[in-house]
Amino acid sequence: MSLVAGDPLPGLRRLRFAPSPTGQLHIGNVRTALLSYCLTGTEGRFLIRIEDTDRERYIPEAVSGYLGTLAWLGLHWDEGPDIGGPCAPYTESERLEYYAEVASQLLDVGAAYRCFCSKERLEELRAAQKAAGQPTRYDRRCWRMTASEVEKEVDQGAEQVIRLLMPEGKSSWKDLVLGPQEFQNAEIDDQVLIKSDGFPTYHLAQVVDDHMMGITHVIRGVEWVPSTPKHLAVYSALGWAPPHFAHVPLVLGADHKRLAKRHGSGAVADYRAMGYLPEALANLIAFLGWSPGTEEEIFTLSELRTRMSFDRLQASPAVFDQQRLDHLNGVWIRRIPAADLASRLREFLPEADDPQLAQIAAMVQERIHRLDEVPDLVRFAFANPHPKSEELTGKLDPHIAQEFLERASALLDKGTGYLMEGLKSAAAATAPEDPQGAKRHVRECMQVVRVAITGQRVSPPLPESIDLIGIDVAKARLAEAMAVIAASV
RNA sequence: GCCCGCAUCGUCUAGCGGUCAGGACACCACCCUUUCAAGGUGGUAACCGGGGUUCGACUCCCCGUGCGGGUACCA
Repeated sequence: MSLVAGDPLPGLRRLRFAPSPTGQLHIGNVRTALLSYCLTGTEGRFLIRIEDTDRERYIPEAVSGYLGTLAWLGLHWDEGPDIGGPCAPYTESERLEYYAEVASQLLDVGAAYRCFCSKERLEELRAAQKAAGQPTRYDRRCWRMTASEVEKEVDQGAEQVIRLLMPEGKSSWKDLVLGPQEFQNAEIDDQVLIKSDGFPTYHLAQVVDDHMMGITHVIRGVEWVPSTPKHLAVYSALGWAPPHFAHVPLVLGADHKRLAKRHGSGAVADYRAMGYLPEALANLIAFLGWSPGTEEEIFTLSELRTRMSFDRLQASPAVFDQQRLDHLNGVWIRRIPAADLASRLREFLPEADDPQLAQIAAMVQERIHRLDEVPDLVRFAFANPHPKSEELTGKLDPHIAQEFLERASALLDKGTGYLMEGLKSAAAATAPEDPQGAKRHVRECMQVVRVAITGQRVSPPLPESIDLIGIDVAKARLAEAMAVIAASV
């Protein structure tokens, strides 16, 4: 086995997204993934790695869900657990031997030590330190054990972990987002690298894998800033060159708290179900902490990939605004071809056939913000609405409504082409003198027909709606409406 | 408690010593209009506070405040 850095394409950027399969991909995760994907650029390689080293929180089904979400967003990867690649395997639980090997190297050079302390002792230690107002850190008791004492413990099969011996001095790096960072190593705990179950912690696995996979830039959330010195210590002890680090700020909810489940649906899969387009979501997420520096605001993923750069990444946290997402989604719905919209509508309208989908797409494209608005908007096409008399007439005199419906039915004999003009002049003929009243009267008349046809006061335009259900059905609905009104007079 | 970071309209942001502090979402008004949208025009709305540095600070420095992150055999 070799621990040489995998760098199959020297000089090119290699970025990774390395989620932990513990649930569902949330906006925050996906933001990191999107930034990594975009900052990989068109020349580099983007890879996915599964960090499944926490066996207690591990959810096996999560992996395929993650990959599905990433693919839906269009974040295509060049190497990953499903497609393999030169640095396979891309799942950490399958790379245990590497971590064990590195851990023993660290032990050999004295950069790490075995620790046999029980969890109870560690808890007591922490509690005491906290009570004394001290930072909570491991007291290195096991580090002071002699070789023979350690040997004895090992021989007895005592439960052990391997801890990093945090070196003296300072750790510093030039963060691509936050700028120069410096920490006093004395303030940093001796991190556990190998847990008692033999699995590595993130801190070891991540360093080993990023090195072996030739990762050039690590993009992660700011919650990792305080542990970066630990990672730097491991790189240094092994004589490995660390990658560039870019710590991006958290995504916040409307209450300015870290975006989480309590904000409703933070899971990306839920946004898909609500009828948001991946284009819109990616567009919005990209602007959380980044902007092109111009007044452009609509970008495709591939445009983002060519335009995005580290130096325009912002260090301040951003609030995820669903109203803005609604707007952007409307923009994107209007931007894609109607045929494309039709096929995306399919999962929201399983009862519609392809020709219907095409008609529906054309008539809703300009008026929706989310795909899930469509079923309500076109419900009339799949079920007879049977509106009640008062819903039909509204504020209109029933006799006038009646007459108007009759007129509409007659006009339909000639198709829907001249329907609106005919209706308008018919309505105008019975309108009162004053201009305001006339306007209202015409509107009310039109509404009678709309309700008769669709059962709704808000619907897509009438001619298209009628074309969707067919003239015969429309005429039947008009006849029914007239009968309903007649019965109630 | 200790360590670290952040701070421009309600929100996303532009700004990188001299601007009427720009754009977008949302909101309001008007126009267009068969409803709802879309579109058009206009409007309300911001540099957290205090000290410096400077001829001049939203921009640079310090302090305060607020918000956030970390402080695990979780990532």
